[in-house]
Amino acid sequence: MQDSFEALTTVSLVTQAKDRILHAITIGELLPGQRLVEGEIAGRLGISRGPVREAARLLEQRGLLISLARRGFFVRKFQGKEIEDLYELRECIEVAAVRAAIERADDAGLLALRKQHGRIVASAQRGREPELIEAIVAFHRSICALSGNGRLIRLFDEIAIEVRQILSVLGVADPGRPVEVQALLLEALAARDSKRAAREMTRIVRQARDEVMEHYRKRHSTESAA
Amino acid sequence: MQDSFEALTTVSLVTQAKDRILHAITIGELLPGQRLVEGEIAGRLGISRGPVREAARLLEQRGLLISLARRGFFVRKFQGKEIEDLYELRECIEVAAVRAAIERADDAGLLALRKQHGRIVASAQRGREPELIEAIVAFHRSICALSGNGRLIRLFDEIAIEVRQILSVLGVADPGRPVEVQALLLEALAARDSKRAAREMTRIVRQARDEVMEHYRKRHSTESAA
DNA sequence: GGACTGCAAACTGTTGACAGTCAGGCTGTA
DNA sequence: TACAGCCTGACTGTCAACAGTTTGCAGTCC
Repeated sequence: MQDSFEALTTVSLVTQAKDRILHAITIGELLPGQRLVEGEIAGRLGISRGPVREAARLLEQRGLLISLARRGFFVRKFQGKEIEDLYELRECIEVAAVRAAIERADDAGLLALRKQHGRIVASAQRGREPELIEAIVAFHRSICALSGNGRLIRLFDEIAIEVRQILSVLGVADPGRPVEVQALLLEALAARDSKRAAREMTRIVRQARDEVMEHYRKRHSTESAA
Repeated sequence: MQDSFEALTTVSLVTQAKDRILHAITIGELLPGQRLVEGEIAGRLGISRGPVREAARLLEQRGLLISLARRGFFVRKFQGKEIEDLYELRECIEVAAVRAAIERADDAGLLALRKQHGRIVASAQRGREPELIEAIVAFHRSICALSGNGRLIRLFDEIAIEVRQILSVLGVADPGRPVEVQALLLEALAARDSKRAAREMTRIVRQARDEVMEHYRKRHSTESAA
């Protein structure tokens, strides 16, 4: 049932530019350290530099770009320490989210998680990596959403973008053996066992971190040798 | 020892404009719901609208401003739920920080906290409210800093700005009886008792939240009556 | 008197232009 | 050949202007 007169929307050029740049960063088309030439991007998008600059400023505040005076915007490079910090933050957010979810979510919400998990399993079986990653992210995001705390969700989304960027740059295809470990988390959630769920979540995030860090170290050692 | 030739810095107009707007929001000069007229601010700062817009975008990403299409930027209004969400986030950040600090910080770092706490006590005795709030924020920030996680610090800073804004708008002068409760936290930190410190931190944040929420409800009931 | 239309001022979204800065190649010199 | 200085093209930071939209107000009709 479409409302013939539902509100018109126009997406501002700033928003569109932001989404495009974000996408390019997420999929690794723009690599860490790479310079963003305002004029070139504006030209490719068919707009002027103003909106591009504003979009870049948004991403600067998110920490995805850094701006060097009179030299413009660059895609942020991350070092091992920053990846670890990010995962520590993620752990603290997601553990809080899972606790809150157990405390506040209704059964329907928890049931919906089962569906999400099914999608993870299906993607894993089909062996389609990008789909798998998206399914995992969606699963974790749903947990945050069940916390009912909009702030946690927003923060999770920011973190997820950075995680995806890191995975794509490092070429990590399979972050953790998710099917089994997330099944344990799911069980704890269904049982509304807060302590166990928190423990499982901690384990998941740390395992993901360790795996990513291993990739990072491997990559880093070969690069510094080259 | 000043280096005669330390690097020159020029603060971009964007940064300066951002700081000014931020300050105005923090001290409550710009009130929630108020519109930001680009031209007016640009005129007062003696610059053009471009940098003002970029500064506003930065603050939009932080959640302090919201932009409505073709209507410009407005200072965000917060509702009770959002305040509670914010404090829940703050709790989860600061508890993680205090745990990490105990795990990683050296004795010198923990000792420095004692000094910070002294400043809180002094401010409280002198009865200077804004100074007291700043001292408390500084104390909590130091704990985040001791976690060694840059991510947590950045996030704390963002949260602190919003907390200050809320306190100033609601006219909350004395968030918690800080001298005593923070002394307990300090003790637990000195003893490197992670569990106790986490418990005390939780208590502090929740108490602050409850107090702020009470102010909010009082304010809200009188306003809706008026 | 109340609701609706039409108008004018104010403001945003976007653009194009200009001045100043940066980076790299080139030239001349020792 | 090595190096210092110059020069040029490219790019950023900032501004002023224009088109289109919103908002408040005056006028008009029922």
